[in-house]
Amino acid sequence: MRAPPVNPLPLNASVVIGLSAVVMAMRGEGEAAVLTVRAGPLAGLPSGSFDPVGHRTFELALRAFVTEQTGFEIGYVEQLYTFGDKGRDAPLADLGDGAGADAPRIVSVGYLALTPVAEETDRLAADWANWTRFFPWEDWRGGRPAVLDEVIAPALRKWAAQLKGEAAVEQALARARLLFALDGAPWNEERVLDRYELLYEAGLAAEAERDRRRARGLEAPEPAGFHPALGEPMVSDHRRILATGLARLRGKLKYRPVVFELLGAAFTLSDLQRTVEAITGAPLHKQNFRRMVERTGLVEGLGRFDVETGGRPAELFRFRRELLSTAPVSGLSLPSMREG
Amino acid sequence: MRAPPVNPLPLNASVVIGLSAVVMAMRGEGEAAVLTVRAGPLAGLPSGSFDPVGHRTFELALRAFVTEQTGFEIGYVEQLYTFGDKGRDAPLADLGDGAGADAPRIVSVGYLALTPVAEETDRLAADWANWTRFFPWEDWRGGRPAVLDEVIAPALRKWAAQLKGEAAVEQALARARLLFALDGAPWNEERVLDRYELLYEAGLAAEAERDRRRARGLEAPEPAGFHPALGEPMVSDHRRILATGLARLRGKLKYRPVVFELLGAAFTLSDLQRTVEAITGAPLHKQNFRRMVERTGLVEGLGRFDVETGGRPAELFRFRRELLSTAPVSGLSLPSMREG
DNA sequence: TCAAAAGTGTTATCCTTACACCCATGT
DNA sequence: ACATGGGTGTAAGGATAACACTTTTGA
Repeated sequence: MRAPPVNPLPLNASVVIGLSAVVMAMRGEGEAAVLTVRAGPLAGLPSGSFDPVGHRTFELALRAFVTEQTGFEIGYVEQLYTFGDKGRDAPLADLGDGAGADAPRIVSVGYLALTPVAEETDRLAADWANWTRFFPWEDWRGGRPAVLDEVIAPALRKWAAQLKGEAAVEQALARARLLFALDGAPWNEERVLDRYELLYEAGLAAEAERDRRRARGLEAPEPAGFHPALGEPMVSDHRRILATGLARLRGKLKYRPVVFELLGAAFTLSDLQRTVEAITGAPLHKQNFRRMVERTGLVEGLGRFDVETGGRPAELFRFRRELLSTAPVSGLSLPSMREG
Repeated sequence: MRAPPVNPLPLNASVVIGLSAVVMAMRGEGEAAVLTVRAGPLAGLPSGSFDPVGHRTFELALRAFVTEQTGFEIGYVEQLYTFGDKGRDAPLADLGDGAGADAPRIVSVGYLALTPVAEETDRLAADWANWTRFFPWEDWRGGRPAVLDEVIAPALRKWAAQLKGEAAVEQALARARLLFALDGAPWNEERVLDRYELLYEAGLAAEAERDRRRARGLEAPEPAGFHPALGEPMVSDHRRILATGLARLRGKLKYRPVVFELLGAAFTLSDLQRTVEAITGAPLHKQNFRRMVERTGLVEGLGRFDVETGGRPAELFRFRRELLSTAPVSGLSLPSMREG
């Protein structure tokens, strides 16, 4: 009795593991930027393929890729998700075209990395890009984005209407309402991936058309033009990985003290608040935010002050990193706001 | 300018993707069981290797493996984590020995599946096993488990003491205290994986010795004997995947209504509470639990009663599944308890 | 009648949200 | 003086955790 009876090994078919990193950092006042590498007309994430002989772990391989391609050393890293579905694995140019029958199957493992402050890089092909370029509808800091009602809602309704079957239409509309906060539904900032996937399914993400053509074996260059309200497309499935990273980060903020990985050794409470706002895309209530930070006990005043603020000098704080190995720590519960 | 400059494809080396499922269901009164397949002396999870040509998605492949090996159709499924580190990928017997230089590199993708009620199966090799067999220290329903202080704490302290370097010793002790709630530290039920990994690192998980021997190219049968306080070992890295699944489920309970995937169409509030307790391994305060469930509005009384309770008949409830597509829903915040 | 399990009422305490207000700096 | 951003006080409302208590069944 020798189970499990694993099915025969597919020795002739090959699998390639693609590793990609969403590297986040703050740039300037309240801008969260992601590290990108230029690939032809589009941006992509730092990435590479795992070498089953040379690489000991995924994480070590990934760190090497990021440093090679961008010149940065990353600190905090966590795995996001492994995508294995056919048709979305649009391979990079170097790997040959996906249409061929003996082309390797590409499995894509995404990672999230956080580093304090986005320094400029000397690599010509590497650059920091505000994530709002890729997901304009995710930024509610200036109130509900107009693109939601002006572009996305009508386009989704049109797509839903042409589906076959009453039930399918209703289900699609319900999904759109829930995810994109239409008809008074509340916004859930964590569902970044679900929103992007709905747009992809509806053919509103520029990558969808490219993948459809490639699946049919047609010539399909990376999309060049795109509707700005629907965000800038990325190489391969990198925008999906970026969406996964942003979603994870937005969720994790609330139960683990990860924001501090994006801040330097000393920061003001406003810096902290701007960072959280840049990630969640939502404005926070200043006074209550400060009280909440105080209650957590995660930060400690340094008695030094930042005079560059334009108003009253702000006290500088530091993250009490020693708590991580001493006590169980949760993140920042976010005081919401009805009015600006 | 054609970046990213992905490093050369390792065409001669091969990668095999192993898919494994942690299938959870309730059995009897307050017992959460995981679906296992017997593999020699040890239990393993239903699993198989992904066929890059034949399988369209990971999830479809996984569902097929579970049905083939156990006869069950699973419903709710979510991906857990992808493990790629060398040395932990102890291959199954069928796949040849891992010591050979040209053996395929095994990457392990874990999944979590939930089904209502664990029916018996007719497959000889498939069986339901209470998860407490594998992680006895995770069950606090009867109070703090004695094994923690009697076996685990001394063993971890002994291991820590022989590490080289004052700092390493202190760090190991701090980790042990935090994870296993020693010296008055609070218990965090979600850190199932971290606890198992610490035990593995300290050589206290039976799988550790097996993997060390295999890494040295030695003969290493699956462990047969083991210390009951340290849990029953599993085939390959399956206990690590099970730990990941339990951790994910314990966390997810609190922010998504997933418990109901483990319950039938009609259940009493006590059934619901026993299910949550069986997963989290912690006793809950009855009255406050009921109030909390009521507040969420996730369930609806059916006006029917269960007379089999042994006391006053309990009202039957159903999960208002329709909420999932109508409104944003969160899970059950768990009212803790100091005293039994 | 009693044990067992279901289910209700009440209260102190803490957290959340919101409001109004004062403080220290540069121009 | 006043604009700008930093920082405090206070109070209503809701959630949490704990207490004691009543109700309905089977043995």
